[in-house]
Amino acid sequence: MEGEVTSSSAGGSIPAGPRWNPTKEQISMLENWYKQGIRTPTADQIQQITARLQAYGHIEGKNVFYWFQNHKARQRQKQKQESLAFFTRCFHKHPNSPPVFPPPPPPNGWYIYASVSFIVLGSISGAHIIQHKANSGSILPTTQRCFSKVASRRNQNQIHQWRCYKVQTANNNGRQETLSLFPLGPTGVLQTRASSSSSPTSLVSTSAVIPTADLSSSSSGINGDHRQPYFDFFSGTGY
Amino acid sequence: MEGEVTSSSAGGSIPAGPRWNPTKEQISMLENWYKQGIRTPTADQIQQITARLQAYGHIEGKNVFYWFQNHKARQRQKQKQESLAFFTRCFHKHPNSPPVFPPPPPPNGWYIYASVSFIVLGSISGAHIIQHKANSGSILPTTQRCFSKVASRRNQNQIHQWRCYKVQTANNNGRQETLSLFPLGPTGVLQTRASSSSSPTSLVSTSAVIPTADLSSSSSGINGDHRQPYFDFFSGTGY
DNA sequence: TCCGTATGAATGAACG
DNA sequence: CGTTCATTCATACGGA
Repeated sequence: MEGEVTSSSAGGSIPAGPRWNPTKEQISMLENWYKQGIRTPTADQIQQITARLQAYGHIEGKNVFYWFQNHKARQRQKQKQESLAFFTRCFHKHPNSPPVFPPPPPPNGWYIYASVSFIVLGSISGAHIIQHKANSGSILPTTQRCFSKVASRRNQNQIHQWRCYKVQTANNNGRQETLSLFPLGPTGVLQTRASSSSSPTSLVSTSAVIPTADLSSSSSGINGDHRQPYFDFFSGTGY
Repeated sequence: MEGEVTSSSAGGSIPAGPRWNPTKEQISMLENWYKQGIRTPTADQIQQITARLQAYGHIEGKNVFYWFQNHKARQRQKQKQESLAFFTRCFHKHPNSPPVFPPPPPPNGWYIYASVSFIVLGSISGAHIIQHKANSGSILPTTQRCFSKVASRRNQNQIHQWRCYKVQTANNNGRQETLSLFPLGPTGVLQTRASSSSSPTSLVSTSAVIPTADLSSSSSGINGDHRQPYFDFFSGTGY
């Protein structure tokens, strides 16, 4: 009853076009709207948009719906990858390339390199915090990272969030203190609905946030010229 | 402490079965039940259903639960889109195709083109009413339709409903009286539970209804060629 | 012609 | 219950 979509079989009259194939103009306009901040258009918006796009070729509401759905999701996932790659790079000893972070001027204490990720155009997602123990003059790739996925209690395996742990290195006993979750607030860019993102326990402001722009840009030119600043949450200084 | 749940740390992985992948038979049977009128099965029903479906493959109660939830929701949403599209189309100036409604032979007054939509397979949804100002001309089915979008207060921009206003025509001054909301009743097809849809004040019969069939068909085939100018219901302008 | 990637479509699973 | 997210399936497309 429902899956008429593929009705290939007998007909032959192509009841339902195989699949929408957006024209250049349509994509262009869609991206435009997306840039304007539209993420999950309401039924009306979908109609409006659909109507406008029909001027450039056949298109239905569902196409618009799916487009935004997919675009947002993929944007998000791309972002995730980028930031992940970013961090990976940060804490990876690249044989040939210099560390992303400047050779930390570390005395002896904890340094926290924090960077926000997933600031997906106005909606929060989360932040990552990575920690490193400074040892002597340089960062140890012997990372003391501390990521830990945390499944929300509600249902079996719900959404995960990253929890950061403080990890002792050198002279410690392996004890770890939990650092609070570190979520972000919306960037406010055309953000209509304040991102729901459950209010976390202790919320660290986004003050020290490294804007998405930097992250994303870093993705392409990461290695070259970009120097990502870091921010020390404790001392309140960065560089 | 808590993150352990999903990650079975030690041994194998298989944190949580990937996700239920319904077999053809299961889907078929579920759709069948759905067609029988089942929408939100009770705990018992879910068990019964689950039990039966287990004969065709692994399945849990929650799967059944989710299935109905999703199916119903998507059915409804699809319907919404279609009808919305329908109306949008109605008031679109089709370059090549005649308007759905007879060429508004507008005199000067308000014309109301009313049509019910969402008769979704036995469940109500609402009615649409569209409004047009007549300028000069002849008539239309004496009807004076008038549309007015009504966004439910619940959430910012949730579902909208159309409110119908009684509109004077010919010898009127353009005055309008509000007509009560115009919801529909279930078509009665295997309808188990009278559609919840808030009990409206005065219920107008579906007499003038345009069958769902028409609506859906319109989505793909209504206009041979596609090219539809956009119409802004609010500003009253299109392009 | 085969393959990898981009992306349209669908849908299970949840969230608020 | 409506909305949103994460995955997955399927197909269009471009390069080799």
